[in-house]
Amino acid sequence: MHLEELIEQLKKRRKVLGVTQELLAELSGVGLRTLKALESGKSNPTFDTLNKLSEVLGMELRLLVKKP
Amino acid sequence: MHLEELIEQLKKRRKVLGVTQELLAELSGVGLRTLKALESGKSNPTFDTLNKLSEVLGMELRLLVKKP
DNA sequence: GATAAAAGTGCTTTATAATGCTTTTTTTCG
DNA sequence: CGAAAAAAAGCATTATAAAGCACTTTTATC
Repeated sequence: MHLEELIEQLKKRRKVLGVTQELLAELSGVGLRTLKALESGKSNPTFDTLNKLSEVLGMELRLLVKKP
Repeated sequence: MHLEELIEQLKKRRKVLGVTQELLAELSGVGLRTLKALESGKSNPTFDTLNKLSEVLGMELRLLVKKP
């Protein structure tokens, strides 16, 4: 999964839920600045940051073995 | 998914494949030091690092909407 | 139990993720 | 179109991920 893909998924999900960056930042405990940087493709987020955001958005990261 | 869980999956997969940390580091382009820190639970890895390792291990990160 | 290979640790440097605050640009909506 | 809200960007600081190298501990194998 490319980072751009992941970003798109997060943004899309946030919008589906009708949540602003500001609210998501608050609810997740991720700094607003960090969220903005992430969503605008200006960072290489840490697992922790992605996890916090996923949680609030009702999503989860999974590591899967690729099927051939 | 907790970080510990992800770490376990990566380690397990690496061992199933019979690959050493050193080789995995080389093949993935991740520094050996970084891989060691990750596997011993001493870091909060970036998406990029996880992606590089997953790729070599025939795995992939996925972001899924949680089913209720 | 010795030996060798692999994994983990200490130390250091460099790059950058995360953070907050303020200002600018874009989007949304009446 | 104009106003308000949301998102993006500039600027600066702090914390830490990533990296390499050398050394120690653990594990596997004989």
